[in-house]
Amino acid sequence: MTPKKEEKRIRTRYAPSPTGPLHIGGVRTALFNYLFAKKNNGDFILRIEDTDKERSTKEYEQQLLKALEWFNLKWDEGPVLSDQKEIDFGSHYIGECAPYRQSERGEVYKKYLQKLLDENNAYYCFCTKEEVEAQKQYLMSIGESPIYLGKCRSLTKEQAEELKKQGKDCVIRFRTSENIKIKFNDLIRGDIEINSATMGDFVIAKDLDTPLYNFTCAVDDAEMQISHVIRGEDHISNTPKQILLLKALGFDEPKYAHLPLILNEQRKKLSKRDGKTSVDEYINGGYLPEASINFIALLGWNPGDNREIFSLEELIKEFSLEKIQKAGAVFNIEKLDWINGLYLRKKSIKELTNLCIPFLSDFIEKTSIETFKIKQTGEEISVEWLERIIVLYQERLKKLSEITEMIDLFFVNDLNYPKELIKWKEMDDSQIIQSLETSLMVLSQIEDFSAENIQAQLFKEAEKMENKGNLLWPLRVALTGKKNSAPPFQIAEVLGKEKTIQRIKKAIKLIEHE
RNA sequence: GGCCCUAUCGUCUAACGGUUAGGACAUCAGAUUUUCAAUCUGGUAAUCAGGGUUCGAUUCCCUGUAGGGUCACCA
Repeated sequence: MTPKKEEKRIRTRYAPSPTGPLHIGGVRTALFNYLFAKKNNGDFILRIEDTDKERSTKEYEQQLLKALEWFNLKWDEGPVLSDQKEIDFGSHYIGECAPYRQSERGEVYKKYLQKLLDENNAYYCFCTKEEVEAQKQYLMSIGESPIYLGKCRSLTKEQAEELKKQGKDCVIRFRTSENIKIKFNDLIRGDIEINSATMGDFVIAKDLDTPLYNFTCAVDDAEMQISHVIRGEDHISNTPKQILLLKALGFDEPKYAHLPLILNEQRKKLSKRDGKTSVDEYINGGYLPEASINFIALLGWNPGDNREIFSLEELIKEFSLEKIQKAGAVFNIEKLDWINGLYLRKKSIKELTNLCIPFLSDFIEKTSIETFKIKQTGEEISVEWLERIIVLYQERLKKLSEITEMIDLFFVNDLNYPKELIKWKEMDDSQIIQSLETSLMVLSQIEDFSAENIQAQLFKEAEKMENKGNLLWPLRVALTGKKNSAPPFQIAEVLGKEKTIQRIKKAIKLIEHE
């Protein structure tokens, strides 16, 4: 029996730093890592890169994990999200490479940092920030790569110890070999080659207890046995540094895939401060997670044919790195609105109603599992009644948040609308009053107050007129106070006979008193 | 400025040397409708420029141009 050589297990990671609200670019990076891992029966790891203690917060971390959860991107390893949807900030993790917060991995980094120092691959540098900055400015001014020139690289260990004893500030730099070519094969872009001369000796830690990004990232990718590093294009320039670090530490390098950036309207990299694209906007704005995921997947990836609508499962099935775009993609919300509307229309009315309820909190409050109270009128209403309203607006909805102003008319005592709105085309006041009186007469006589019957009865009258709108438009406005709405018959049915008549009378008064 | 990456309709993209350069969103027009939406039909709209290679370039190569990224004791 010859042991089959096992393919290396696919392991991807999303490694955000909790220093701001999660934005769309981060979600896409997470999504592609997730899809690639799942497609290959691999593991998707979530690692929190919170080495910057000043800028990282627990709040952002919590927000981040909750957002991933909302998008249904489940990680196989990483911090635990308990049933209460609260993050466990103790030392509870799933996975064998715990801890998954860099702030808790100090010992690991210290060990490797010491190794680099011992083997002379890293050294203490006592240059001041100002010195280094001035040097860079000078190099740039003469058209060269702004790098650290290596003033302290030949300091002996004894000299370094002596300076440290004197209390001089220092950092730890990696000793980059001069003038070597660092090559790597990017799964999306092909071969990329960078000369070490353009990098210089970069800082890897402030001190043994305070390692910095490139170092921690390289160490963790190795320690956590990440097979594929899939991240934004803005990390291309970090890649050769991390490769050098990995080599010096004796690790194999993972495969790299650098995603094109998601751009804002100005064609610039989406920034964490760009509030319009933060994930909160999605949740609060009434976008569905599955619609958002569908949309985000299409930003820089396509299935190779004309299909555009995909569930997460379908995306896993179809996903491949080869179909990823090389150029950046402008984030354009109109298409998301379209996709979201599509998903909204596919929802069952029960689901849709549940999704809408949070957006109606100004008007109604829950009184039991199945009932609500209208705040303004004090009336008790049932979920079924809400469903009857919402179904009228299902195909008009692009985002859940729009429901609020579409159906407020059902929850208020008085409608506020300008008199002019009632006027249909060339009608004058007396014609409007006549129109409304006709509606009033017809509706008062109706016993069976169903939309079908209301429509049938009203149409009998409407057809006598030169234009149905002469009857129906003033009625619509009287009932809704809006120029756009569901058909007035349906509105009347849900409103009920009494309120319907009341509203028509009010409209007549409005015209008369002007 | 150095280094790196990129370049097809307004936007997201398809066409792995040969197509009337396809689709979707948006937009415009029409149908339907009392309005809006939804739906259906149709239209406008793109290969950054210049050189090569080739019988033939959106596609390969070079140069230019434009855009982006990065050059932190941030990640």
